[in-house]
Amino acid sequence: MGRAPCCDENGLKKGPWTPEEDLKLTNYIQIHGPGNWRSLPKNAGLRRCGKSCRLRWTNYLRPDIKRGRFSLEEEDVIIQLHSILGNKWSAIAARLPGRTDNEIKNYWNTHIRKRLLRMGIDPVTHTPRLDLLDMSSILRSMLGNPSLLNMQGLLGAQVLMNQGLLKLASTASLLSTINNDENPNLASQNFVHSQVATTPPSLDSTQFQFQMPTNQTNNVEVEGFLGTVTNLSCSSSPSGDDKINLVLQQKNQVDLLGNHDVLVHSLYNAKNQNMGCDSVMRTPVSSPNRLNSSSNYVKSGTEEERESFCSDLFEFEIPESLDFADIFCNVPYTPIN
DNA sequence: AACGTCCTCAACCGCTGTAGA
DNA sequence: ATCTACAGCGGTTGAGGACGT
Repeated sequence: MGRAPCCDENGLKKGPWTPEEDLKLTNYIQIHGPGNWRSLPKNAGLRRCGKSCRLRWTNYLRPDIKRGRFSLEEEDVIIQLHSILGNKWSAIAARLPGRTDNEIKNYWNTHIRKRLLRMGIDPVTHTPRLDLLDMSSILRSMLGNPSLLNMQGLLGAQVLMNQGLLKLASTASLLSTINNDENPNLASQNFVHSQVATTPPSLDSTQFQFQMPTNQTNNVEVEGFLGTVTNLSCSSSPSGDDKINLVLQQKNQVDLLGNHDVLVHSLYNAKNQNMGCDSVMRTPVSSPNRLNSSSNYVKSGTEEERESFCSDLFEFEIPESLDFADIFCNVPYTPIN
């Protein structure tokens, strides 16, 4: 006998709940408590299926539900937990008192996901999008100072490394380029070192796993990045709960999105210091509210400001004279040993 | 004011996991 | 071991409000 759909009975109402229905449901649950959803609507005098009643209660009528906009704090937690748990909305909701999985899911899909996309961050992997970032950084590195980046090594590494590391490497190379183009004394290179090196190994070990033979681990030749590669590849892999706890504990120190934001911050500072990356960034500098001075995060007063800044960041121009075929087709592949 | 488009979010749908018979 | 009922989960939908023309 197959399972009968819970809502196919005649006369059962669907759609938005009326205040009267809410009242009936609330009154019934206050007296009898939640549960036994199958029989609840009949006993409560509701022409709804049990599933609809349960959803209405858990997502809307429950007294401990917190309504209203998500705070920045909550938003941070959602992003960090999502980077670990993925679309496990109920698990995320369990760590956000007063918020329902449905609410978090909606907020993710309508706000956070879009913002991450505009920032050039893949909302699934929580890493910079290769299609937006890597090309700009690689090209910039090559155009600005071809000797800076060992392209042959990088292309060789691309075969061996997963995308996440390559993205970080390209980001590092971009910063190195900015740094070396006009002001080699500034500390962006070290900054990248410290930021990557201090990334908690707990965040998501899968993002940093190499697919390379063990004897090649130390030979990713991206200037300013070499030293930290080994650290990441050797990181331990805590259990899921340990990861969550670690991330929450370290929330105010360094987090995954924070790293992206810090990178953005660094790029923004570099821009303000006339470090010669105009073709990479056309970020307007007039807004006094671009960065919160007390935070590493690019979290200015309004969502719009945050989004516009981050979307501007990845605008770049490709010189017409650049011949992609020449660059990418004539580089012989040599495995790194 | 009227219309069209976009955005938000409550609610639904379909599936999975699990307990109990 | 199998079947059934039920709760819960994640994905999707669509009504209605906001906004732009």
